[in-house]
Amino acid sequence: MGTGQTADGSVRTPLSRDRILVTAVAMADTGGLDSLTMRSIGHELGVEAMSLYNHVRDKGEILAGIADLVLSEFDIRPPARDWRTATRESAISAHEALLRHPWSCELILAPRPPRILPARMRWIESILARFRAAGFSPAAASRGYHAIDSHVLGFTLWELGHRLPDDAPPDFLERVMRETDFSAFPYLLEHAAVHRAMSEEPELGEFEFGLDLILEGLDRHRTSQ
Amino acid sequence: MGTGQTADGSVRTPLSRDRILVTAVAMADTGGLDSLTMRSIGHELGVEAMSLYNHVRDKGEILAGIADLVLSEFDIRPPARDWRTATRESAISAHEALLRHPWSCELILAPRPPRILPARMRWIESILARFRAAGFSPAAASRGYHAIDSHVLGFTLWELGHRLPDDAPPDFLERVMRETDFSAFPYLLEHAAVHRAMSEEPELGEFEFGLDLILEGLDRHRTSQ
DNA sequence: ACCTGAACACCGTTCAAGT
DNA sequence: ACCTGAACACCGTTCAAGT
Repeated sequence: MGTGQTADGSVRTPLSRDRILVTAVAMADTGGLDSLTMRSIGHELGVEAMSLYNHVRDKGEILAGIADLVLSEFDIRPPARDWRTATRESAISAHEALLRHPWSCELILAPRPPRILPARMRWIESILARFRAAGFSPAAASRGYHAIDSHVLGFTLWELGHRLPDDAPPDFLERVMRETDFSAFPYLLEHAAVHRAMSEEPELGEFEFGLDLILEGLDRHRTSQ
Repeated sequence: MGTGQTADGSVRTPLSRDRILVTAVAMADTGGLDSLTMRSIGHELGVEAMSLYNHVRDKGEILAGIADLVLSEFDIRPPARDWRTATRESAISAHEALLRHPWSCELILAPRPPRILPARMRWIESILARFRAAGFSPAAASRGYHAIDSHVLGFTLWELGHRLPDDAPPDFLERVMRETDFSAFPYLLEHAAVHRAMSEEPELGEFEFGLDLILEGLDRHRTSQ
């Protein structure tokens, strides 16, 4: 250690902002945001926590950086048939990227402190540009962006909150269903049954359902100022 | 201290789970979630941090408790004209409650670890019951609940993320606009102009706009299974 | 220029000891 | 039964010291 070599004698790859961020993304993917500490990131890189401060200002910059990495996975240039198809495909690619990194929605939606993320700007610009090119007024394009962006980020976070954690025991759901008193909640019980039935024969995703409601609505309101 | 009296000699109100939660809500309202530490909550109550553990299992129970307090502010029994009006009013009351406690969306949407909140069950049940009473199939009611609930929580969190923090300097927005290079983002610049124009003559809220898109969509899909 | 040991001011939580 | 002092195992971060 401190000799430029790792314990096994191999030459150590020099630390860099990029290596820190890529490592942090991988760690968050497997262990969640809580597993990211300056010490644990350093350890993963074979380095002490304090070395990280030579490449990033503070932990907040790492969190902003990995959020931006996920945002840069959004497909902002889908085959640009009509605006509706293009927007739909773009939103779906964003949804998939967010699901690949389940910790990222929270970071993008509730950044502390707020930061301007370059990949986020490019994504928003692409949505606005598509609406404007399709003839939407500036105000209509703005509302369209709000609706699409909030659905992509908000619905995905909502969806993830209803997922079972990866480390949940296999009988977790059954136990909750058995231990919860549903006598005052008949429709909640029915709702659970719907979910069980759906998981056997998966149909149109819920994300797409909401997305299509928005797209239909935007199409209908497109002309009316 | 430790004598059952506060420093000024007045008799101290005994600690209780309720007092802890109500105090924590007030603290989060003024200082945000980050201002909630076991020590700071204890201090606010004139007690040491360790005393809290006589009334709650851990900090997670406090966070779940204050989230449930906010959820219990949702109006689940609005005047029940038709389903669409009732759902709309109920969603708007939920939106307002979440805005009163800007820290709460995050807690409800991304709970760590996930917990079953009683007030959340009551709220979901009320949505489902209303859809079913209006003739929605179980599957359609489930999808309706997903769309409404994810919009209420997801959009509000999204909206709050675009709000300026209360402690932002008055020229914050101007400085960001001046320092950011918009040359590659013409439509983002136009979007900012739309926002400026809108803040002068406020119109229909963005939350209601998305809500109405969903309600219209649900109405249209109501019959189709 | 980059990395580190030691230290600081915090966290949540436990537990034996007090009343 | 309820509260507390002291302690433990953590955090993020700073800084002088090393190479």
